[in-house]
Amino acid sequence: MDSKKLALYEARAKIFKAMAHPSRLIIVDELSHGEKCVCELTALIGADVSTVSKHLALLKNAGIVNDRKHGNQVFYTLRVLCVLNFFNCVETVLKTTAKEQLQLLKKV
Amino acid sequence: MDSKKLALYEARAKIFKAMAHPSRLIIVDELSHGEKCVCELTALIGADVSTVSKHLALLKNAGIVNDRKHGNQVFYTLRVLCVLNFFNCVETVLKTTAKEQLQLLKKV
DNA sequence: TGGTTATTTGGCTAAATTACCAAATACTTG
DNA sequence: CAAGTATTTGGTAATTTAGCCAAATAACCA
Repeated sequence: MDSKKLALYEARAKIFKAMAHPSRLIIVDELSHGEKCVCELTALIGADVSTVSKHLALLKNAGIVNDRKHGNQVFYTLRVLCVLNFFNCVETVLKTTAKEQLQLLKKV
Repeated sequence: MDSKKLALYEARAKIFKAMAHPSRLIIVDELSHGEKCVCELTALIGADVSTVSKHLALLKNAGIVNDRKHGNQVFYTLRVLCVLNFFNCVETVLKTTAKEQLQLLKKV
């Protein structure tokens, strides 16, 4: 594994890392319905504004969202829509596990 | 955000977390070519066997890989193939960022 | 300008993650 | 059974992440 390839995997991992938190997944999900300001997302998540702001900064740094300042407020949008496809597969993983556990229980 | 919904987002986040490490992405990528034993994956990654074993345990716990013991060795396979689709979108994010930076440089 | 609202940043603490080594386990083979 | 190989598990130290509060910025409005 040369360092060039490793760097590529690190860049990829950074994007997964950005998605790897419940609050940030809630944000991505919410932004799929359109642009939202920090205040709306904060209300939805129910954490401190500063915490939500840091989650947003992280998503932005990973290239997943864009921000736009309008007067007092900052509005965030999804920058790359395909991240929404992630959810389908994640659901598949969860369902596969659930089915497997059901099978195990049937054998009891 | 009720606790039921939050639990779902946490379950999803767990899967992203499992993918959020370069070594684990290398593993997933390698397993797309078929079953591999711990020793092969360890050689590929170049970390301590115990470290790789823990990465594999984490992937298994997230429901992304399966393991199968054969004699002395343990072979791992992808359990849910759609995780490979993740890579396409991750590439899109990286390319979008690269293009944007190119645009910024052109303006200089 | 002075006060108010929205957002970000800095600082700190607690919790989670990662890596390695050493030891335990499991299986094979002589 | 003893020795050897493959893998997992336990323990520990270093690093990263997450959350909150307080303070700094930025933009609005009276």
